[in-house]
Amino acid sequence: MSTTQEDLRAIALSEFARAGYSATSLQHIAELAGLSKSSVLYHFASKEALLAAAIGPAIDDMESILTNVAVAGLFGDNRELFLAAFVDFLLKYRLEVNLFINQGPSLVDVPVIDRANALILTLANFFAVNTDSLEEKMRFGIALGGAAYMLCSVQTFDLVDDTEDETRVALVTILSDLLTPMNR
Amino acid sequence: MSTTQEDLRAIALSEFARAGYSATSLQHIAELAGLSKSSVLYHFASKEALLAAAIGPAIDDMESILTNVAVAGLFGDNRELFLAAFVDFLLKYRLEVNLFINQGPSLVDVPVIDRANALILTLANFFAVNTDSLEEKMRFGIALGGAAYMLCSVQTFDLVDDTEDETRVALVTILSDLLTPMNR
DNA sequence: GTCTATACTGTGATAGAC
DNA sequence: GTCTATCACAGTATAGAC
Repeated sequence: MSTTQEDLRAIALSEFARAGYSATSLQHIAELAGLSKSSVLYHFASKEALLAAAIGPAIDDMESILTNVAVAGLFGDNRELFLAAFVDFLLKYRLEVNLFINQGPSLVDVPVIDRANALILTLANFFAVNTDSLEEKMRFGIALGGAAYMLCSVQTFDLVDDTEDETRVALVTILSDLLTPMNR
Repeated sequence: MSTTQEDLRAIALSEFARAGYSATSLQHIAELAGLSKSSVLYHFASKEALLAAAIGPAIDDMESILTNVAVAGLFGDNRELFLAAFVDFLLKYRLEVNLFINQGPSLVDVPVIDRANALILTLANFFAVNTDSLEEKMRFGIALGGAAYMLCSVQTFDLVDDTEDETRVALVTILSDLLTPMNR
């Protein structure tokens, strides 16, 4: 069964990611849900609360992934485990990641987005701390940012449907390649 | 000398990229320029016209880069030339690229954005045509998308200031690495 | 070329009936 | 839990004075 709350959350997530948070009106969300604006605001106190509900679960999961990294580190087998978890995360939360990477910077003052930004900073530091080389840092940025961007945001290469397993494997391979020079 | 038009274009570009097109009001742009809303609309007939003026030059340049690719191809030295031009493009039009990659999909109905989307599709096809391998395609996507994303959109790794030359060299190296397997 | 004043629409949000 | 009615406000855009 799907509750009205869950429906609204899904609709809002989809529209926020597709058209943008500020370009999506409560009116439009209400229409898609077959409700009135007021009914939407009964379930979620504000538009911001709807945004928080939309991306909250993804942020929670990312937080637990990074907690693992903080405990286990990023070397050897642990890096492979992290990459697998990271790729799974991207595939599971495509809309949320899309919303965040595209609109995160412009939604700085929203609390739930700030949490996410802090997590990204944490992740960046895990990698940056291991090298002083500009090229290495850029390699990490391109790898993780590029993977997230291509997988969650770009429809140009429509690689993803039907071949999710293949996508997953290929992505882990590429990221592993890109990040391996760290140990040279 | 800087004309009022140029000022407005620069302010609009910066705000559209930072806060988002739909989140940026003409009122705000007018305030930053020290003008009234109406004066802004005297120089640019509409908000959309301002957007078109903001990213138009970048689109023109990208178009000429891709025309070169169409003529010269992407193999051997030509690929190096393309990568150098691409990286220079990203560095020159950081705000425009930021605006486009983050908000392009949500501004589909705006004519000037459609032109840009068509160009990206062209670029994707240049690479996609050379391989059937999913992994290869993803490699290209991550390389070009990741480079654009990291360089123009991410402030997390603040690699860019003061070291633009180093950034340029490192970026070409990484992209060359990532795209080389095409010839294996 | 810039302004004030205005028109019109749409926004997020609240109050209160059912 | 959903609705209608309403609010206060911000949005783009136009008209016309200077």
